[in-house]
Amino acid sequence: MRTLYADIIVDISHEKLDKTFQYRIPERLRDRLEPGACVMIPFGNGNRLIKGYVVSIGDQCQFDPEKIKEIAGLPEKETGVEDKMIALAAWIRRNYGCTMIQALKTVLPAKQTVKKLEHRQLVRLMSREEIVSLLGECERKKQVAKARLLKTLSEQESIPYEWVTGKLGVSAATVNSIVKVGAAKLVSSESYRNPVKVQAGETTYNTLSEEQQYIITEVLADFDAGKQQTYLIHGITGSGKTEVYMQLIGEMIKKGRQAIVLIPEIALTYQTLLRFYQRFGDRVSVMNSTLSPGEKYDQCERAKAGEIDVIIGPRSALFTPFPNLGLIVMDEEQENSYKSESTPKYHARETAMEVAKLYGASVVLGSATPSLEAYYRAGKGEYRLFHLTKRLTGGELPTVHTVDLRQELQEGNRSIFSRKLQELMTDRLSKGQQTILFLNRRGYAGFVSCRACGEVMKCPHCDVSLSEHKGGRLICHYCGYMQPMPKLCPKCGSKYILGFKAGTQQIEDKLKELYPGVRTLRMDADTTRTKDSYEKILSAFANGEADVLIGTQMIVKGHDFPKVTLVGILAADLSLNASDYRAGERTFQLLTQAVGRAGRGALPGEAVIQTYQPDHYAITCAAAQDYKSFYEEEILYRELSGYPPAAHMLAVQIYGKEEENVKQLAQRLADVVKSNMDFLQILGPTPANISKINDIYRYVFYAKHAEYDTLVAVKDCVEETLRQWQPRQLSIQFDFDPVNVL
DNA sequence: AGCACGCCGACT
DNA sequence: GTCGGCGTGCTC
Repeated sequence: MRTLYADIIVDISHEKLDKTFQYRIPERLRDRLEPGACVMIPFGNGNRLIKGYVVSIGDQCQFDPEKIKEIAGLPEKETGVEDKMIALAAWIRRNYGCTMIQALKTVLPAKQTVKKLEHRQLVRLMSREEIVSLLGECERKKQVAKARLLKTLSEQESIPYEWVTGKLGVSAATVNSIVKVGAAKLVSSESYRNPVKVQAGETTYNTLSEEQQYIITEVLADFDAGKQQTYLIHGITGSGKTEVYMQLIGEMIKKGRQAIVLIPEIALTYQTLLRFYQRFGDRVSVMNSTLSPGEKYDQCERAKAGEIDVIIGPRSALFTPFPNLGLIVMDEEQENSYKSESTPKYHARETAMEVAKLYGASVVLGSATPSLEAYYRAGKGEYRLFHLTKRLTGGELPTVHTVDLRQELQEGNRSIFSRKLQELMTDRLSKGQQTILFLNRRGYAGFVSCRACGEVMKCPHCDVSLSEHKGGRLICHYCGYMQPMPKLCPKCGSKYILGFKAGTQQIEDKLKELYPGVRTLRMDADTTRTKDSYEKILSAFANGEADVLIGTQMIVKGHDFPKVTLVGILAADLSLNASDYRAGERTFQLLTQAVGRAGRGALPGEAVIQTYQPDHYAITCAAAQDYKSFYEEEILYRELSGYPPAAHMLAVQIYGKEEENVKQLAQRLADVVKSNMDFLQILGPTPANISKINDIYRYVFYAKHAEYDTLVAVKDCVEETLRQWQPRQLSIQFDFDPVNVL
């Protein structure tokens, strides 16, 4: 039998040790170790025993065999939070396909970025006089480093550790000698920074509706009976989901458990935060992408130390190391940002369920327009479904008018605003009420094409169209490539080369032509470049500083504008034409949300949906605000064509610099999978949707099957094949139930 | 992070 | 020569 070796990551938080070390696996542990296992290993010159995690196992010895040591054994007892996170990393590795290191890094965040914060301090123990006398002694002995340190210590009570090693240039050895003498001690800093400062205001306990109360009672009853499961709350906008979350969280805290609240990246608004702060005070903390790594680390430490009970954040907040987690809330469950876009491409919904399983916690999903996945699972009894059907704020749902743009054109209206929309806008402007214009377009903003031959300007490094920016420059949004706007078409030489303009800028211009003096605000990727411009625009609009807000996707999320009584959706089917099986679902969700923006206050609202396909079910159902009918149509299509959630899909992406190599490897891998599992449906391989980024070619093939675990087996098969072939200069990524597919 | 090794000034 | 502090670099 051949000797096995394990790659182990050492459990010490330091940059220098952020790599793996290889150890021999002793006979007696042979069958008991797998990636993710925690082991004790002899480390360093003194062979002191430290904790490490197995990252991978193999029979190749990649190090001087003389020097390789043997794993000492397993740790005494499983220790707390850390082990749960390691188990989670192992689960992520298995189910989403990545290396153990990648999994560990997603799960144990900010481990190597400790250096920035005042983590440890050197605190003086003796009086100033004693220090000074010690200092004199050192000077006599010419102990310069020690003297430098003592001098500083005589001047101030404590020194941050980075000062000691950085500015003062004193090594750890010297610090230790001072500690040994008893002149000072090392103390871990206890002051954490709290990213948001709000005083807990008056606690307003809203009275709950019957529907709300029912959910809370049921979830808690299940929890107390030891039944921790997943719940889906389907609640229309304004039906009080947040209040349900808060009540549940409050009850969990009373039981000594903690809660994680997941929100889509973009929806982390000050308004939402404020509600939580007012309710739970400084027991709440926020995790978000604008926090520095140091601040993120602080949040984890605070959670571990039991100083907070609730954390609010995007999908990565799932990995907050609470000692006794009881509840995970996932608001706007259908949002795409819950799926990670980098390896491991995990989905927060499934991962939340796994986290909950590890802790014995409950999961509550909430949405006004649940994802097909969630509703499907609820239908199969995997989730328990609740409904919130009554709007608490403001009364009626808005009246919706659907306008057929083909007919509009036939009858001679060439404007981007239909006559109905113009009529209603004129009315709102005269009444001083506000309007939102929603442009439903994704991605392909402002591409430039030749009117004569149809050539589209593309990035020479990536397979995407360049977009036109101010000052006549063309920019690639993937790699940052930039070129001036060509004067002549590079293909046919025609001078009729123009940007295809359907951006918010154009709409604003047209609107100002139609209504001179109208006050407008624009919100899209261009106007929200800077950190808080998003908040600024929204609050300016909420304060009535403009009559019309024009924007893309981002304006339909979660903000309440009581004075908005009209929503215009300019081209509802733009997103319907995306060549993606989720196009219908996405369109329905966006339209439903957009329509829901109208009439949130006391005044009734109206919405106009302009479309070329007024009969498409995504549009008719959104107009009727009828989720159930939409779901039934859509799930039928998914079942017929074998798309998620009716079946599962795995995208295997192959990357490399040489197109031919990439293509061949993709083909060979697909063939291996096909011959090993002939019952599988394999699509491709084909060049990926965007077939080239930064001169790296990408090919992809898809495997489809009803059972998720079968696809995990496909992944394992591909990984195993790669281990045998060892292809150079090529890399592979897995994407389970991908969000963007052709 | 912690430990040894080797350099360099000071002192018997 | 030897002793001891102090920085440097390595840890499978």
